[in-house]
Amino acid sequence: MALTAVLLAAAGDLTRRINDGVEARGFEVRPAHGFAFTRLAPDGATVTDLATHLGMTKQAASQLVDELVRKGYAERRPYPGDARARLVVLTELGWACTRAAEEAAADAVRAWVDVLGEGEVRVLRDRLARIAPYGPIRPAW
Amino acid sequence: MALTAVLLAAAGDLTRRINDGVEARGFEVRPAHGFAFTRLAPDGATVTDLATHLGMTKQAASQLVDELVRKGYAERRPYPGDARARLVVLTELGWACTRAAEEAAADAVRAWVDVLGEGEVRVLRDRLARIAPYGPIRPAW
DNA sequence: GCAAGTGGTCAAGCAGCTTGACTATGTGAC
DNA sequence: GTCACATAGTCAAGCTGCTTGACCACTTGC
Repeated sequence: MALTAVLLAAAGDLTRRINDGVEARGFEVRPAHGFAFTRLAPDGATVTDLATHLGMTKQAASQLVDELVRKGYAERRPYPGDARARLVVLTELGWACTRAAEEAAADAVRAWVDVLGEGEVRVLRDRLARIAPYGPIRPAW
Repeated sequence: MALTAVLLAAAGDLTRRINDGVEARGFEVRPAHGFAFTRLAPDGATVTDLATHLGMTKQAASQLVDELVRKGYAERRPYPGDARARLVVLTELGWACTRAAEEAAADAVRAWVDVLGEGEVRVLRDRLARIAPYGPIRPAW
């Protein structure tokens, strides 16, 4: 199996595992939401920030925020110092979902550690970090 | 940056590079088509095979085949021994597109070799192969 | 203080997928 | 044989998540 094939297979499997794990913990989200959460998590973000991060139009990002708000994961707040903008921040439920995603991701990594051992996994992480782009993480196909 | 994040970033980047490379060589395809091509490449496949491989309904797979046929990448042939089924095979243009994708993938791997060195890349491939699932490669989010 | 730029939303359209219904062909029990 | 059932594929309608285009509110720079 070629390098590119195993990389895509591993990434696809990881995405599925995380998504399944989050759903199993009782949250209704799509994988694309996960990428949004990683941007919202620290201190919130504007819709335009989110759109750039996800590589989509700001209209699409706005719709995605609508959905997150409707499901109770995020809320819109006024942006201090700019009355045009709004700061989208995670709610407590949103944070809970983020933690669930981190747990699911940790489960997946644990499965790899069982196969490769901790040292190998650390080496894997290091190698991947050196070939991965610096930019935003976004859905790619 | 976490292991999961760099893996997803690397996979996303790879997908984009391959797709860009294929388009730069004059083919009009979407990443999802690439996964179809990998299934059609050896000896062709039925629509149902393709649907299973891509993790979608056979109706969707049939529509995808329609598009590939319309663009000249594939064609439907009778399936020997079963008049219900049809064998979808790549045309010469489809094979050319497959070769273009392989070239683009090779370019991406070459970039990694420049950073990590050939030995490290081989090790990376080996580690990933041990954690990647055996099943079909398919779009995952 | 006005023109241009930016943040955000509304509206309409489209692409790619879904579910449901259907035809044609193959399979197996009797 | 034949008749019920399973399977390959398509047609049709609908939904979802994205797009483009238009617009308003606010900010910025001259």
